[in-house]
Order: sequence, then C-alpha cells, then structure tokens
Amino acid sequence: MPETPKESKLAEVSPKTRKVFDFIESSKSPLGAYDLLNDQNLRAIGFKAPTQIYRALKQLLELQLIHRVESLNAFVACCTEHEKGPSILAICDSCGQVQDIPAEDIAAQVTKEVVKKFPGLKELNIELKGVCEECTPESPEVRTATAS
Amino acid sequence: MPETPKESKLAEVSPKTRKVFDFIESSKSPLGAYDLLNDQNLRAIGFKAPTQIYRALKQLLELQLIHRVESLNAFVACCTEHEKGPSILAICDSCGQVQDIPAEDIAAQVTKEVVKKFPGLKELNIELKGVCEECTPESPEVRTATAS
DNA sequence: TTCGGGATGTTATACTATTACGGCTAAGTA
DNA sequence: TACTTAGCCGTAATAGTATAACATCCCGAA
Ligand SMILES: [Zn+2]
Ligand SMILES: [Zn+2]
Ligand SMILES: [Zn+2]
Ligand SMILES: [Zn+2]
Repeated sequence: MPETPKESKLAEVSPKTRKVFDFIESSKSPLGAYDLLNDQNLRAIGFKAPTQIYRALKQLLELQLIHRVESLNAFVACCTEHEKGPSILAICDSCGQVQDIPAEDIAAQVTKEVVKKFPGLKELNIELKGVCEECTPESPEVRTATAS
Repeated sequence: MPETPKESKLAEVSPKTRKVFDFIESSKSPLGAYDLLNDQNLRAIGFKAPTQIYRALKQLLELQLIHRVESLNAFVACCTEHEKGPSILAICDSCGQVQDIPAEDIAAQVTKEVVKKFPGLKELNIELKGVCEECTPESPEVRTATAS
C-alpha cells in the first residue's frame, strides 16, 4: 500500500512537531501559536516557549501540511488535495471553521489577469469571509415555508 | 466640478485622520500603525498612543480609502478605481511596493466557484507576492541581448 | 442650564513573533 | 581517537501588533 503524500511528509518530522500537527488537524477552527501553547496540552509534552511552537509551525508550513490564515494569525490543516497548487481559505464568521478549497482554476486566471502589471508572481493567497453552508440557517425554500 | 468619491470621503474625516491618510498615500510602500506613530511625524501633530492611530485607520478602512495588507500587518492607500468591489494587492518582495489592482472579474469567478461550499460569501481578500514590473531587471529579449 | 452621546485623550494590557545564545548530538575527517 | 562543524532543541529576553478600559471634552437637544 502506497503512502499518501501526507503520511510521507509526517514521517519526516519529530514527534513533537507531529503533535502540533495533530492538534491543528483535529481542531475544528484555526489555532494560533499561543492557543497551541496554552490551551492545548503542548506544555505537557515539553513545549515551554513560543519559539518552539513557531519552529514546528514553520516546518509544517514548508511541508504544506498546514496553512497560515493571515487575517486571523492562525493555522489550519491543509486538506492535502492540492499537491503544490494554491487554495482558497474560506473563513466562516459564524462558527469559525475554515475550509481549504483547492483553486487551480482561479490561480490560473489570476495569473493571466495580473501578469502584465506583476510579471514575477510567486505566491498567491486568497482568503474569504462569510458564512459557511452549515451555518446558513436553511435553504431559501425551506426558510420561506417555515416562516409562513 | 463634481467631487471625486475620494474627495467626498476625505471631507468626512477629522484633520488628524486626514493626515494619517496623507502619510499612507504618499508612502511608496505600506505603513504599519507603529510606522505612522514613530517614524512619521504623527506624534508631532498630537497622536500619542497607538489606539489613536488605530481609530483613524479603522475609519479610513470603513470608507475604503485604504486597505489592510494582512500578510504585512500594514496599510496602503486604495487606488479608488473600484468603488465597492474587491481588489488584488500585489506585493513586491523586492521593493516593497504594493499595487492595488481592481478585480471584479476574478471576484465573480471566485464567487461562482465557491458558492456551493460557501454560500454566504461576504468579503474577499487576495494578496499576491512576487516581483513587480519595475523590479524585473529587464525584459527577456533585452536581458539576452545584454548578457551575450 | 443640564443632560446626553460622540469624538478624542490616556494608560494599561493582551496578543503575536523573533532574536540571541547555549548545549547536545550526529557526522565527517585527520 | 580527538577534533570540528552543523543542525536541532531548550531557554530567556525582547520586539512588534492591537485592543480594552476609563477619563475628558465638546456640542447640540431638551
Ligand atoms: Zn491546503
Ligand atoms: Zn460556519
Ligand atoms: Zn482599493
Ligand atoms: Zn518592485
């Protein structure tokens, strides 16, 4: 049985870094470095200072196992369905969850669109805010029916 | 002569908030709140604490006169060519300049693409990193010619 | 005049991230 | 073996970003 990309990446990291990833992956919303340090049990397994957390996060970012959510100063697990390509992070204002949505098509169009003004494009970061499907109370038909 | 949208927005703000905008607009790269407070002359005109700067910034953001560059914790003037619609912020790693590029088309496509997974989309933030046109040493033809 | 509410001033504190340094260990090599 | 070097990890200190909480002032309405 072939290892998934995710598994083979995780095999490269230390147990403590691995633990950081596990916490991020199992959280339903993004975690900040200090959330990991203080609220989660990372102190219990030997993390004592922010810099240790940031080292682990850096490694996980480089392996593309996690993404940094710039607008929240926090980190989410990568869905691992976009091997190198970019993705869209859709942040729900209501429940706090973030979806990592592969975005090859969008990336291609952005590139096409800005290439003249910005020929040396290297990195693309798209973040959305709004309300996720789960938090949208009901579909319009149902809502109307219920309200009447 | 009709006022431009920018002028009419600026008419609403206090002289000090106006001054904050002027500094941001005249800077060739994005400014952070503490850049404004310490490096620029804002202390000289009565700003004494970060919270005052942040209040001015908040107001300017609400009027869409500036944008926050999430990945830099800094602020740039809006090009004012996209009245309400979204834009792309293209950040040059070399010179630090940020271009504010109107992006109606991209926004439309993103919306179309994510509407199923994220029906309540409200806000869209696209940031690019790379090298701007000005910092791209030469065009390929010229570079080849020069190098030979 | 008196009472609000909004803008502004002021202090303190919370939150996020990096620098700097020191020790340990594994790998290379004379 | 003894020495060197480079990388990883631990620790402490500090830098950088943002907000909370409360005081004060000013102006218009009652
Ligand atoms: Zn991802
Ligand atoms: Zn939600
Ligand atoms: Zn703009
Ligand atoms: Zn440039």
